[in-house]
Amino acid sequence: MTEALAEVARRAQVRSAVVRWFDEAARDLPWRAGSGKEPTPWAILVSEVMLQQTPVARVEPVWRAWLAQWPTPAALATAPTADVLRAWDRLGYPRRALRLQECAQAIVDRHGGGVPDDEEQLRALPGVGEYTAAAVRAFAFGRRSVVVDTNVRRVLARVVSGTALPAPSYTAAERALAAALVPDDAADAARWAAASMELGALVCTARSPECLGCPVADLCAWRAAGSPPDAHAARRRTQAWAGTDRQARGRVMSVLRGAHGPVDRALLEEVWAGEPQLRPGQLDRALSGLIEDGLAEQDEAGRYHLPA
DNA sequence: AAATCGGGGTG
DNA sequence: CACCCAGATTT
Repeated sequence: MTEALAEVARRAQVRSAVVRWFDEAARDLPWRAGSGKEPTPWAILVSEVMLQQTPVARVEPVWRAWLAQWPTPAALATAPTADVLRAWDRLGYPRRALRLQECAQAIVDRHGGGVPDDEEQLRALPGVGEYTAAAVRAFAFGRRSVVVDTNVRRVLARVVSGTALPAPSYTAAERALAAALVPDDAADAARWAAASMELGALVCTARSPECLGCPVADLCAWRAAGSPPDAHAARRRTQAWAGTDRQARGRVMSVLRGAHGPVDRALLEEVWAGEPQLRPGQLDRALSGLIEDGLAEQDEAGRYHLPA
């Protein structure tokens, strides 16, 4: 029993130390409350979708231009999809742009144009999963929620569990641990969410954590264990990029974005000829896949273009 | 649980 | 050149 109580006290210390650090060290990100102009819930939702697997630095300029052009769900809902995909530019995973527009349409249809604060309703929106729903509730509405992104997973893995990195896939045990750490008070919970993410992004980083500047270094189970290496290192292997179908799709999309009208297949074949790592067969797979996904269309003349 | 889906900055 | 980034969706 006393051991369990000691752990409870230790976790409370972790939370307060991280939040105090955050008060000093937080980045001034434009989608955060208190950074000048107050972001709307929609602006925050847009930032969360853009930040799915895409670093802050690359999102920021696109987010600004995006909200200047489409400040509300209603505005995005009626925009030409080709414009939406061009504005998405090279953030990657362009299906997210498609879903974000569908999300805007759903918000207009189901919620009168306002972002809902209910978890079920948020998760029912296209492109909104467990993380994004929790983040929007916390950051846009100040609601208590369990916000677990890649940063939080890593911070908890180190500080609490004592491992270098979390397991490759998100486990129920991790979710339970994260939930147990969330403060009872809603405002405290939202602050903890932002602070724990920020610690992972700035200090407790994947590559070379700066433990010297860490507010919880003396409470960290991983440090206490001597900072052992990642146990799953052998199983992690990033997908190759050069010559993959993924690169092929991306290349086609970049051509369609750059062309302000339908594109002849001959033009795409020229591009292919100029990039030896792309095999001829990949062009057809990329085109049919993109059409399948609603990211491209073909006109009567057989030319390709972004969806209207 | 595993596969798929971009793209670029960085050590 | 491998690794990582405020994940979601489908199989």
